[in-house]
Amino acid sequence: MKISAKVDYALQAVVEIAVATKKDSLISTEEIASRRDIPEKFLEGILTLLRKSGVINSYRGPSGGYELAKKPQDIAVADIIRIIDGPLAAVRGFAPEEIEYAGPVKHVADVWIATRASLRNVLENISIADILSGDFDVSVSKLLNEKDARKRRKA
Amino acid sequence: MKISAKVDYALQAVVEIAVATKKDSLISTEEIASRRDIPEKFLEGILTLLRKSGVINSYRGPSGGYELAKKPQDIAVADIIRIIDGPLAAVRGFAPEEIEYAGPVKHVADVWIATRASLRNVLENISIADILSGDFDVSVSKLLNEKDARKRRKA
DNA sequence: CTATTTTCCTACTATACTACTAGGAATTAA
DNA sequence: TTAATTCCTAGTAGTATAGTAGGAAAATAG
Repeated sequence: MKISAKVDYALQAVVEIAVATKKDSLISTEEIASRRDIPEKFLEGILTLLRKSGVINSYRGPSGGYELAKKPQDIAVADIIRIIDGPLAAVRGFAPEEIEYAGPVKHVADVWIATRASLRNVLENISIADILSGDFDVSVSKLLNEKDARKRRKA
Repeated sequence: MKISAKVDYALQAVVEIAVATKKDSLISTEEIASRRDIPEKFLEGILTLLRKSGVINSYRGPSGGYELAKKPQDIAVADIIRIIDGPLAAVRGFAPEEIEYAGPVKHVADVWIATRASLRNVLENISIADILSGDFDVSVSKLLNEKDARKRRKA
């Protein structure tokens, strides 16, 4: 269950682009890369994916750069993850319901279904606007306020 | 956010072992492998990890095999994932709170914290006993009964 | 005591993925 | 025309995933 560097970078990049767009300006790859300490050429590839999926628009030439193609409240974290990394939760590369669990292990399917549902509830419910404001949906705030939410679990 | 073959196999194996233990008998690697269609030698490595972590006991020789070392209700899915794959949610290999998100991206940290909290809520709350009975905690049942929980999301 | 069945242990392999890097072509603005 | 930008193709090193192979150690049944 790892969150890749690519997804983390993508999310940070989209937030930086959102900030620029709010000021009616464009932001370049180099600017994002240096602000967020992301390898520039690596970031380039990420921005290409976001553009091809219609999350951002791009303009070339001097004073070119990127802007958001949608309203910040209409871009969910889940969207970005799916664009960059594919499905939110895949078991051995398959969707949970595609695997056959026969006999006593039948309900193992439910474990992965519930896992996916839970990820959806969080990630579909956080938008770029929420990240900008820090003002999250109640369901998300509840998670953040849980005891030890910000602590690593003992092995 | 992929669930590895290893974790999926491990969970299935533990369930099969739980079934055997309930009948006061041992089950061999070969038996599990053939029942659940898991490569035998690959499964061997998985069972070694589970044994070293104290989830199962092993006995050698003819009529040897594995049994659960704990009660099924005391083994959570989260435990198995941590044994096999490491932390439930790691961002670029780090725990969410270890990464510095400065300036406007500050709240990106909260996204990953909430993601981890949400995974914990599901995976700490499903035990092997629950998988055997199919009778899950209310919080988990709620997730399973959500609309489209068993359907893939459109890209 | 021997044959057999099992776990246990070390090592190896092929493939894919992750996280990058390099070089230059196309576009646009000053 | 120059410089700044995105766009496009093609790499590469390292790590992780999903296995395989071969045999040693232990236990049981005969």
